[in-house]
Amino acid sequence: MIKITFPDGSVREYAKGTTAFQVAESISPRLAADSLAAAVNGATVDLLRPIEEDASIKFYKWDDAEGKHAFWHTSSHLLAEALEALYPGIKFGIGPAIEQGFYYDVDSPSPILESDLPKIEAKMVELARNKEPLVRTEVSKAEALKTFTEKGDEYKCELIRDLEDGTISFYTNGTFTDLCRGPHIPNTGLIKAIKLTSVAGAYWRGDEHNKMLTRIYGVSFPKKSMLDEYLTVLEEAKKRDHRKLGKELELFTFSQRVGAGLPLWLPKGAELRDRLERFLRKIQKDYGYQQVITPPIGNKDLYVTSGHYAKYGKDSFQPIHTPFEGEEYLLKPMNCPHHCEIYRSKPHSYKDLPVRLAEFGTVCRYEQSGELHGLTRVRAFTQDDAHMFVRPDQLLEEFEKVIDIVLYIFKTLKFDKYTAQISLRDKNDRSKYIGSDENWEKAEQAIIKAANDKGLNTVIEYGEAAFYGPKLDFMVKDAIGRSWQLGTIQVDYNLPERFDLTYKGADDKLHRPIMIHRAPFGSMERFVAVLLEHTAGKFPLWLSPDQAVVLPISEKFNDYAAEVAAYLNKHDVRAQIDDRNEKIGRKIRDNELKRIPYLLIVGEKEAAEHTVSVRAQGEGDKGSMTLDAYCDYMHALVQGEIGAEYMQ
RNA sequence: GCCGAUGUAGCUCAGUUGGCCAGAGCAGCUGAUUUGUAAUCAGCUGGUCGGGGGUUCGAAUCCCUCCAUCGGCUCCA
Repeated sequence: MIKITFPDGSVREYAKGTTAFQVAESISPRLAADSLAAAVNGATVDLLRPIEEDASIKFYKWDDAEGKHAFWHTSSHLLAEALEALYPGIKFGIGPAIEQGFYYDVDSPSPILESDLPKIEAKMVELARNKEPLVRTEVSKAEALKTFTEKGDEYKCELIRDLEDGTISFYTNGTFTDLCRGPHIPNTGLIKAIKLTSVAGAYWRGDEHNKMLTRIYGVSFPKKSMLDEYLTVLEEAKKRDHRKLGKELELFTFSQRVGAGLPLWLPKGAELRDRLERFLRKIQKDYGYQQVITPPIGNKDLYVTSGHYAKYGKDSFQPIHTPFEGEEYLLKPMNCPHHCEIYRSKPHSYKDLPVRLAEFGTVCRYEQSGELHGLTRVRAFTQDDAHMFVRPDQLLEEFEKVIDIVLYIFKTLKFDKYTAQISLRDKNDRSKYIGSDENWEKAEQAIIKAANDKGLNTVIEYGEAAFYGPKLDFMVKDAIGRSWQLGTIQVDYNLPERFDLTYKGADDKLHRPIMIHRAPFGSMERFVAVLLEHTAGKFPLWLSPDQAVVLPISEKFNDYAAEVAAYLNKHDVRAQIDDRNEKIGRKIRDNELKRIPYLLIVGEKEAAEHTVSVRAQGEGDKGSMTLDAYCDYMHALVQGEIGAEYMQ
């Protein structure tokens, strides 16, 4: 007999070799039905794995990440089984569970198109009905290789060669056997709803020099209603797509003639962006930043000096040659080298530091054509950039001040859920990085301490640092739960060295400042995109390009409407008039769809009483107000949203 | 850049296997209507069917090529 300990501390005895599933059944049929995998002594295993000795046990259900993972992983085996049945001779790469579903990479003798997905889905459903168990067999490396060599599956053979003998297992569902370490759900019958979402190319092992395989993505659920819910969320995400909203709200556009990835900001978009810039500029002024302006191009030597050319030269727009002087210029791919030269333009004393140089600097990077995406990935964009030149003893404090700015911005724009990622060096490969070990160590410790001091919820990623220094990136969750990377703060020991930046210390000797790069928004383009998707186009009042539209009931009241609009604009409420010859219902509908925060309806009554009838976006009629009362109301709202200190 | 898909009016989309002058709704313009909280009615304008080349008596439709967009991969200073 063996003793099994449950999460509540209770202990029961079972025969040796009892499976986790049988243990669950002994507790309740319900538990057995809901469980997808189990943790035995902390290791996630199949429910069908026999337990051979005393152990603690915990059951994973759908709501546990481990449960979902086993479910989707099993779904990818089901997908593979269906594919093998439909496409004889197909070869398999890998088929893991991912954050939202699963995929399988395959090398198919005949192409698999998006239009084939329903057929594959139907086959999966058919196979799932057989309730095939996932049967585990442990095999030797030689056996494993033999099996897949006979099958002609070179990708699996390659994977097996990298595995250690004695750790290899197969899983079989129906006619399909896969190299797999598990864990899986007990049988495919638990998979009740399947949706194959897309087919795409993917390099074998993620290396662009390898063959490109076909990747089939899907999601699956234990209940049909969950799939419906998932599809509803997808619909919602589609509605919020910043590319669609940007077009509908006339914020920005692209032109094939101007070029791919080169956004054109329309008047309303420019207004919005300008407001964001003014907001940040004001905060930065409070924190002692100085605005600078640098040109859109720079001599290639500048970037050779900075080291960027060696590393990113081929990802820049290629050098512009001047035929007479024989010089080469680059479209500015980053602002830092320019700011270094500004720092160098005069000698500095330790008393001057920190020097904080800020610029909304437009940079150009030649992103691969396939990478371009709306406003989130473009070839010309404006960084809300700043560089701080600090003494070593100021590094920590300065870093923490930047975190304060970022958090203030998140709070103001209602990004309530965020985490921070600390990116450090790859411990095993230090050749990728510039700078001394000692300096890196100091910078990494400073970032970790600053993040802790500010109580950030952080994860540490090794190998994700920039080549010149470690960094702290902020990830926010938007209103429908998707994660976006926004602000970034980076320590740099490299550029001060390369540009030979110095300051005179109290000891009358020259010292090297440390540089901090930071961009709380990341870039204006990306930030506006994220803000659009976060708010679904319903911007906070202070950012909204139009805060109110005056709607006359009929043309008779156009004059009064114009008077109202003029009054509001004079009192800092941004108002337009909709004096089209349309019925009031029509005007309301059109302006609601444009996400105008307030609609002010004026007719005979309002003109006589000198009032407006206020209708709030998405809320409906709020009754009538005098013009002064409405202005006061708007000012109070706006002040509450951004804090009175940052009102213009 | 790579794999796959797509590109028809300002926008959203129809246009069977190649065959009269390429269609609709919305937007725009003109007129009627003078409107009270999410679409008033009528008429009109608007397209080198992404660009270029080819096949054909004939191409939005078939082929080649370039461009752009979409879903991924790789990349992201």
